[in-house]
Amino acid sequence: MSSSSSSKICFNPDCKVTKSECWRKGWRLRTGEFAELCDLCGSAYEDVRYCENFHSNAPGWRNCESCAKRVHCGCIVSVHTFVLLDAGGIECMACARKSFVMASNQKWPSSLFLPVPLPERLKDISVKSWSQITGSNPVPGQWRQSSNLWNSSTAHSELYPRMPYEIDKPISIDRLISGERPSASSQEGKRSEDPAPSGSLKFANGNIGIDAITTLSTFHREGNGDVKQNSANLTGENDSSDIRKSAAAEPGLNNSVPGINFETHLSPGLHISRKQSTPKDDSSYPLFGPATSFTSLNETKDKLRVSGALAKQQMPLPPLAKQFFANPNNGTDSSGEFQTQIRNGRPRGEARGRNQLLPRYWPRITDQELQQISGDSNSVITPLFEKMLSASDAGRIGRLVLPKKCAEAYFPTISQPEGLPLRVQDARGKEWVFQFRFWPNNNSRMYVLEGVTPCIQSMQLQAGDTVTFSRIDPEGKLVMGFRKASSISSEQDIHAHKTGNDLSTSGEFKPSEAASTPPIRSYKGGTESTSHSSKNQVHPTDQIHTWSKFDKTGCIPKEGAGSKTSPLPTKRKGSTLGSKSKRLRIDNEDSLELKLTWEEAQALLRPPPNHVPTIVVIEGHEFEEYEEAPVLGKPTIFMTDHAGERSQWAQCEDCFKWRKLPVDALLPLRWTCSDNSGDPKSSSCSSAQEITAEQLQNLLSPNTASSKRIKIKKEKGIVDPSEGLDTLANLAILGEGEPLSPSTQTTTKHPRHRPGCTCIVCIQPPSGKGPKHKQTCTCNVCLTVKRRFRTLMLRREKRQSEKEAESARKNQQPQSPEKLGQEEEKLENNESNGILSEKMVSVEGVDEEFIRKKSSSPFKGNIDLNIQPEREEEPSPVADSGSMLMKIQEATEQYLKQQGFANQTGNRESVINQVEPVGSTGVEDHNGGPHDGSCMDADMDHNVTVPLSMSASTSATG
DNA sequence: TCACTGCATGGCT
DNA sequence: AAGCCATGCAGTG
Repeated sequence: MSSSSSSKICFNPDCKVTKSECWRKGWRLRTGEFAELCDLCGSAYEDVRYCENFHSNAPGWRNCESCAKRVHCGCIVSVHTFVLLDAGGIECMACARKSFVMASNQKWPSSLFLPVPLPERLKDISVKSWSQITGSNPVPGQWRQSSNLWNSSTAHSELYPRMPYEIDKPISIDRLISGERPSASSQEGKRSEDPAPSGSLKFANGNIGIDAITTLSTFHREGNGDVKQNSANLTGENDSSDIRKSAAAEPGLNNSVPGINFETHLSPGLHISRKQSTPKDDSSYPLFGPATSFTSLNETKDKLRVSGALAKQQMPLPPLAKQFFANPNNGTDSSGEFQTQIRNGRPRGEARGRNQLLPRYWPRITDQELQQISGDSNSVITPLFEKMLSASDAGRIGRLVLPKKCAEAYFPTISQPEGLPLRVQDARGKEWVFQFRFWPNNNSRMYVLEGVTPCIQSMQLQAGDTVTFSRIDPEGKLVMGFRKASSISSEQDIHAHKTGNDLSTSGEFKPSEAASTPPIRSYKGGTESTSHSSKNQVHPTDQIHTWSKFDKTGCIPKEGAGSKTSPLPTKRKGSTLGSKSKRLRIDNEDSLELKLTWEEAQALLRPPPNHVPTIVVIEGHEFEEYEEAPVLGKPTIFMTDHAGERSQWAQCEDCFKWRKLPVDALLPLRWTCSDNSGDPKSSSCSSAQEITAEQLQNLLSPNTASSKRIKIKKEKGIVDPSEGLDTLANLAILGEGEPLSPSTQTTTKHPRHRPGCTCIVCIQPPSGKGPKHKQTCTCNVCLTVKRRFRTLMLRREKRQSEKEAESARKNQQPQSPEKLGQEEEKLENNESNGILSEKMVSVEGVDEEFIRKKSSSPFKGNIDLNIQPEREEEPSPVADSGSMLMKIQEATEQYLKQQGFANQTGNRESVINQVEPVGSTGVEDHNGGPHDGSCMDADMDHNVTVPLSMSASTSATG
């Protein structure tokens, strides 16, 4: 709740103090952040005195219809404090709470389940646009008050952004709801007696139906557990009748939810979820202003547009409230588990404490996506949740683990582990049927969708990509969309970027684009997809696809750019990219920084300044090795003119003009003309560019693909972490088995390499892939590899022995890892200070088997950036890979021991590491880390790991 | 031997 | 500390 900072300023414009003992979070801004208030203002806000204190003279004050208390209704702060009454007027939260009784008994549309078809009549349910509902209401933002029922009582959850429509931990709900919902698992035995079907449960879960939220209809539970609408719809003063009409027209609704057309309420839900993203400065009602869009739109498509415009901002959307599905067959359809579920409405999850979806499950769907889903219909899309695919999800097993709360909130209730077949429409309008089921798990449940493989493949999804679940109304269909984690070089991304979709969500529901972006993942011929499980077989339904071809394994063959885009095996990638990855705990955002291609990394790396390299000769080529980590520099272009004079060109970050620089200039990442002090005539962005467009074209064409891409990515802010890992891995991999024909390779892998350079770096294919070397290979590369491994091992052993000696000295207390790290640091420093001259130690037998061993190490090819962070002190561009160095060292040691090398090392003291730890020799870090981390599994065809340092490769003189 | 299924485990939130 | 959930793995066909 509070935080300390010296540079804060109270968000309250009437206060704006900069010093506060305690900073408090206020209301949520449209940016998703919270207004930061000084202690005083924050307290006022939390005590619902903010408006009283600061807006007393502002318009919008009204009196509670019940208690006559004066309530402000005219600002973002006040939206928490009142509800609108159907009959007009407002009610303060206290009163509203008193009159509030939870809704209940939501039924699922049978259309979701096989074999019950979607009743036509369902389609007759009118869907009122929010504008219709609220358009005449003079008070803006009326649809969001209901959340105040909970918000105000809980002073805003820290867990979730406090949007007015969101439901904080429903303390009051718990009280209000009769028939508290025990946990699912604990209720297994008494499901059938449970009087409160899913609707109420969901409500109790805090996944308050948008319906309830937006309309704030009040209900009372009748003796039979059903709920009746108790008071007027609060969303508008003249809309409830429409709703009722709709409901009345749908007899199926009457049994359980009299007078409530859930469908009708869903569309507001969508808009609610979008509304939050309204630009901050467009209204005096920042979040929920009169919503020009809202009040002016009468069609659902318009609503979608509205949503989209807001969605573009990529605000994390809060969990949409529990979606209430009208059950058109209620009371008439007695077939299938659906009815059973309805009758036996089992409690869904615990009502308290965990009643909201984790933010990572919040749907983030853009208008484009919504539009794609809705197509030309008047469907109303309600984003439900999303999930980043884990390796397991995207794997061949075909089981998509559903977040429990999501499953319980948005999917039909299931009482048996076998669950239900669930009809889901994909982004292209094709329908799939998954088995929605659960496994008992630790007195809980684990929900899964089974049989998703074909669908996931059809969407060309991988681990790390995100699937979104939405509901399309009035049909009540579940729609499964997707969002690619990355789509490098794809038009999708570019398009997404152009449309401001920073998260590259355009992968969703863009069949045409998908079709037009073959580089991402293209299908190859293969056997037609066949479901693995008869039980959970996916049945693309009739209209449904002839989905492309999958190979038998269910893996989408990758080729061309596709493989480049996703160089890692799905599983591995998933392991590293999954939101919950335990192997690589690195935020996507962080990992983005790693996203460089091999070439890009080459282009970016600069030898550390003021460091003299150690020259290593491999296959007749000299490489510079530096004791310090390389630095990340701005990618530049080297050019040799007709006179043979070399020059370096860089593009200003500000004006994008290209400037000529000395060949040896090292530029910071963000280099601008003003940094070009050495050349007064081009040290200003206003100066003309020295190079013509044509020249520039020539300059760029051969060698700047990476630069261009970098720029694109930079603009987009999107990079593919996997590619970065791959790149880093590739830095360490030299496939020498293949004839390293310089003529067939681009030979300017590094700006410091001359065209035609045949050094081991330049001849390395960017992919790092190449034929394997034989174990007995004695080429220089292999020898070097072996040598390096040998030194790795030696160093490790030396460390170990030193540690042992140290611990023997102080065998009083075991050393903490930090201590050990310090010791290692010391050692490394010593080593780097003096003993790095010994370079050549021959070790035999390190080969691909070693790599395999490494890859099967506990790290499983993933980068755990949390490992020994204290070791990563040097500001290295790839410092994060340091921990992996340790891993590789450990693995090396292990392997060598297994291979009997441990006893052959001898002469340890004389062979001091060429492999330096992070920060000591940036060089080696780049090798060990990523190699071990990301590519071992992915690039098993690399059999030779040449620990050529990154700086060596970047600074090799060729 | 392989694919699939269901459950168990344990890291992590 | 509870429990979610990613993943492993044994059992089965």
